[in-house]
Amino acid sequence: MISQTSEYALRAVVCLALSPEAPKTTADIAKVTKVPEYYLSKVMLALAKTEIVISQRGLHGGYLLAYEPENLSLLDVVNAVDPIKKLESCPLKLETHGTNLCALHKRINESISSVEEVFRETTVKTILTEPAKSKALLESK
Amino acid sequence: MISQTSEYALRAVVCLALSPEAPKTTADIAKVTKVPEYYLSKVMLALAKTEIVISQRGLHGGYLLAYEPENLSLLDVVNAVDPIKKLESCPLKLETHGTNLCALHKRINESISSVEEVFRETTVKTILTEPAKSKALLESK
DNA sequence: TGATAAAAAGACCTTGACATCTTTAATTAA
DNA sequence: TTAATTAAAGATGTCAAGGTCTTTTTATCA
Repeated sequence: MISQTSEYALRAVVCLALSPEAPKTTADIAKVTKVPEYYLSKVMLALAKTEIVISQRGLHGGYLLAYEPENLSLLDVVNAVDPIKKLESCPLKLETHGTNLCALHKRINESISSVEEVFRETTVKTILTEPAKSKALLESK
Repeated sequence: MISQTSEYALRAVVCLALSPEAPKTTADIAKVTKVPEYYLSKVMLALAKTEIVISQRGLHGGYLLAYEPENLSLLDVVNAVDPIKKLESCPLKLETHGTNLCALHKRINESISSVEEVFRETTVKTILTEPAKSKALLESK
């Protein structure tokens, strides 16, 4: 439904939000999030390019979150690495449909919108503070 | 979001529902739905195995819908070819999470549920009868 | 019963997502 | 100013989804 890459990006962002004091390296993040380290570096690159995170090379470098957790939605993160896009026109390219979607494609769009909505409504802060039986990324509740 | 294969299956089922009198061949369906014919045969096989459609070999054979359109939801179709599955346990395999999902994975599950919901609520009949600016699979509204 | 038509089965091929590794550029600090 | 550390860049590998084609089996009908 949501791509593996998006899930990885969400984990990484939550990881950065957990300890905002100092930059975290790819290796640090990979360890906490259990994302394959080399692949994570690609994901972090995408997050840096879209300015969700700030990157710093060299000794004591790493990544910092570019936003306060309450100002960053999960949708922002997902869209940075794997944009959610709705159907804009008939996938069958039917002449008379064009931008007027039929009932089937409207429903498909609705399903996409509903996903978008869940992620739009949720901020990174929510993930950190929402009471739950377990804490995001952390062992031992 | 939803797989290409699922979309193809939905188109095929709608196509069958449009003219329920006689069986339709893969070639017939492919023409109307604009799904690659050879690939469609795989999709139809899955729909036949899950008894969404009834297949008939030989001359004048083809596929028939096994349900009345009002008794078949889009979710039934999607689940037949590419089942929607929620997270059952922590993808990070954190010991203390187990089946108690954290806020992040709960949200991801919510998004999956919301997609499920849209497809569960919609029947094939709805697609056929819902007023819209264009008719599913048909040129000329 | 032979010819034809159709799905089923299964052998490939292609492409993109995911993943790994190496090399280069930037930064820091001794 | 050199060594160490880190992200960026980019080359390469793997695998599953999507796609194509051929052969086999089942059914119909003349």
